[in-house]
Amino acid sequence: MTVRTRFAPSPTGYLHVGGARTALFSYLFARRHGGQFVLRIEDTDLERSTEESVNAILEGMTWLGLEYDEGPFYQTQRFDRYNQVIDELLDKGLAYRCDCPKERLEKLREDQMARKVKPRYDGCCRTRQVDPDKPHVIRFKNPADGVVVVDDMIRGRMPFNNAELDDLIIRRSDGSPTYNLTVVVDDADMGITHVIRGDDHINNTPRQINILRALGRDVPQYAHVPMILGDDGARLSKRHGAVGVMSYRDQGYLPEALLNYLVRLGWSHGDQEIFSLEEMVELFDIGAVNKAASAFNTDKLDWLNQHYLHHAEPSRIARLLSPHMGRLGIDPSTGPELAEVVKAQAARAKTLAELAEISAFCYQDFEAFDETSAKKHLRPVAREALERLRAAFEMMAYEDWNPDDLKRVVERVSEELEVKMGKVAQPLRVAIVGRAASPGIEETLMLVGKEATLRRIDKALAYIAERESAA
RNA sequence: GCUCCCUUCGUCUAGUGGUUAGGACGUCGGCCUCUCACGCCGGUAACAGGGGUUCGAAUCCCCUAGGGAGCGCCA
Repeated sequence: MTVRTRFAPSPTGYLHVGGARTALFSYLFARRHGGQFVLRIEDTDLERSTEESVNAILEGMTWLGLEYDEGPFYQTQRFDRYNQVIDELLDKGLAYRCDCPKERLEKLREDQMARKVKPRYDGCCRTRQVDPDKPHVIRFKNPADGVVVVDDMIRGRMPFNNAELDDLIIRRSDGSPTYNLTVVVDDADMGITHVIRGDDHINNTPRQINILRALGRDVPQYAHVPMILGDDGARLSKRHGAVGVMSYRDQGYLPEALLNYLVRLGWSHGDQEIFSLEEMVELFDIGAVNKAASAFNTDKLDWLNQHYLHHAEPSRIARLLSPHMGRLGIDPSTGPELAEVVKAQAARAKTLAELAEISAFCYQDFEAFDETSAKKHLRPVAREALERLRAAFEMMAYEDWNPDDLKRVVERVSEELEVKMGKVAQPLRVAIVGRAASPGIEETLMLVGKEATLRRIDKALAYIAERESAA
């Protein structure tokens, strides 16, 4: 039997990290076992489902690179099938019509709460003959006694007493099918062998198994993965900032970093932290997934993102960096090759956005010197060094503007002045970058270029002169 | 309220009866060094609590506490 898994989001918002991880686990499980991964859009809630959400989910899946073999299937296109199944259940006496008014249900619920018992439908209409032409819903006739066992790949055996379960509605009064019916029909029809989903569905599972049995269909294997919490340990929500997968892209995270972060949330393989998608496919084991919820930790995501930024192909990072440069009003074609900038800077940034910020100096003059850096390095004692550097740089031909020669110039000046490299390189760095942090001084000079270097040294010299006269 | 699920450093986790309870992020200290990063080395820090079972429990059982989910004509 070929393994078939599915990811079945409801399009009522963007693809959030919790959903993305569930999708990843489903994807990995299918790939691991040489099976197929299906995408199904559960859009039966006509009120809340939107096309934008569908697109956002599709976009998120594509960005993450979670390719599905079939779908997207839309439940709204399968209403005939659901109705066929419901009618079948009705004919076989496994479901029944119910016209209990809302008021009665509410009162029932209140009474039960008052009596401290679990609120549930009392099966009032099971034995009544409800007029099919009057408004009504269809309820599934859940077995009254016995035990349903959910054998979960992550949690093990979870027995539920049927007595705890009530007769749930499978068709609304407007004729539309409900969730618990549609998942079951779809999973069965689509040949889903392993249902991997959030653990908020645990309580639905026994009911779904009962429907499956009533239908005479195979019960899939289940795996309920724990939730993802926010940094503060509370349930992930809008107030935790970015929860939508696409907002991570916008902030400059790499999909492989997010995927790597997500796979380690709840799952591990010994002490290994870095996993390529290929390795995940090879090593993933759904049975090894943790049972407890885990908190989303942006610091660790940042670390992974920096790692991937650092080790990825510079040309690819350059391509991804380009729009972030654009946001800063920079056209990368007006300066050094972006890939060269990436090579020099990638280890220094946690995100593409940060990479763009710290690289802006390669393309445009900065507004002002960073105050602390200037105070520390652009002092009168540095004037001599900057003047010598300027003179030396000015004399260099454009063809000689290379790392080795540039480094030699800086070294020579420090030797002439009999001071340490730092006394020369730091003022120079602040002069041409605007602040005290940048790649190696010769690399930095390469990126800035001769013209801007001279221009900015002049600016630094003017700054020092101003300080001197003010003193 | 009822049913179900969960509980190892701040965070992600390893651990399946015998370990100095390991790794990673963060944090702190150091090395490297022209700066910042990267990298490397080292420190800090955990078995929720209480009972059992056992020669021996993070590991097995029970209780308590805490957290979460579900109890919809939402999915």
